[in-house]
Amino acid sequence: MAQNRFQTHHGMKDILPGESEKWRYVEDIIKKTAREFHFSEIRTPVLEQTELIARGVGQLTDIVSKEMFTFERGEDNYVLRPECTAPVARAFVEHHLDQRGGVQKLFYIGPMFRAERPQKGRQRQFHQFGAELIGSSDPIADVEIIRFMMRIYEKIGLKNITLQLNSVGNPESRNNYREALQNYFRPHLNELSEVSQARFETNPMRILDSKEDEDQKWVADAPLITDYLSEECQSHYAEVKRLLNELGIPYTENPLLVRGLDYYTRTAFELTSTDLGSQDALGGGGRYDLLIEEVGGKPTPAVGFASGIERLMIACESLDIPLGENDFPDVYIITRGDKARNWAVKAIDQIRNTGISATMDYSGRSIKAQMKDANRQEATYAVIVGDSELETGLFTFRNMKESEEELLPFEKILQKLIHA
RNA sequence: GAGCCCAUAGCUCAGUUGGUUAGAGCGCCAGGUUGUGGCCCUGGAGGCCGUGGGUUCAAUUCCCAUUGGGCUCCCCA
Repeated sequence: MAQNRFQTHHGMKDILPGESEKWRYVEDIIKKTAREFHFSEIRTPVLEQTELIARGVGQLTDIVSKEMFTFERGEDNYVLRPECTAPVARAFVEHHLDQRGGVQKLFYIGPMFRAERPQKGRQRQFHQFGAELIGSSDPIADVEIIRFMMRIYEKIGLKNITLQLNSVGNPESRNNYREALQNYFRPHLNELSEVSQARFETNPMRILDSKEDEDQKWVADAPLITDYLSEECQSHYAEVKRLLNELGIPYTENPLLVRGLDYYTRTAFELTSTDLGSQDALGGGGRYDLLIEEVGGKPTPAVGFASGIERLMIACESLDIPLGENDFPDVYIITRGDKARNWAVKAIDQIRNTGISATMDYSGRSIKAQMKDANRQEATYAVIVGDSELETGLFTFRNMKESEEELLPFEKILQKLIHA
């Protein structure tokens, strides 16, 4: 197209009418479900201090090491948030939410930013909803988070989803495991992929979720975290599974599930779908008992999840699951002449004040053109106003679907609309 | 960071042994119906054929580069 046209940045999309209705529908379900689970909304800024994300998410993660949008201004470092758990943890500490007593149950919806190569199911600005339950180490909290997440997908009507579950243990369990992994991989070190070799020292657990073929044969027989969990971690994990069983929430244990963020402890889970293509994760989460302390708070256990809205929509689309309905006006007011337009400008408010949606022509076009417009917008009713209507006080009230119309006083029309 | 594919009207796409005014369907606007939509008919607007360069008498068509888009690997939402 023309060369100097402005356009969105790479990997960022406009959500236009036709699409935006779906977003509203999905967001309504999320907010409604949050009320049912009694989670309160938290809205944090899109910009955070770079150091918060680096510390919270972890220096060695892909997100921090290569995917952050950052910039400086004066003395300050800014980053477009790549995820929302660290920001929520920051807000929790900054505003002393622990002083409000009990646990904090928070949910959020909003844009996140990662500087990756866009592809199907991956954009540079994407949208997540998620929840954090801060202040409890009880397995019930883990399960509460999982079922909150699952309940939303259930309401949307999404099938073909799998909940994968694992426990990555506490630091003690993980240190033991880390050692065992290094001992296991050390003899094969130069047979591993380049990435895995790099991770051998820094984070050997990440070797486990490598998809490189040369790694797979060694990963297959690697020691499992499950065998290195401390007693407390084991019983915590067992209780999470017991509760899920009791609630009839199906899951698949995956001892190789590690997740790419550093803050997870104990419970880790991921929700995948076969209807997504190569980016198959709908959402994921887990327990992060050390994060609050890491960002400057008192030691506080917490658990949460995050889900991608775009991916949810892609999965729904490939399953032909409708996401809400189009937004049609109830009434379209058609006018002829300046007096009629003047009348309509006032009358339309009376209609709207009853909660009925109403629109009209804004460019003084012919009745025919206005009818076409009403039809195109799929208005349920049309009210036609001209000089004769203004004189008699009887207005043409047309049912667009039935193609029937009658002459009625405006009050009567209002009544009909309200009871339609 | 690496690989593959694509680029003509608002949308979906035709369009070569390179040839003069670049097409269709849908959509949009208007008329047929001077106060009435959906069907039908007629007309109209809308493209420097992504950009730059090269080959040629001649390039939307061939070559190169570049930009943008899509998909894939890695990893994640």
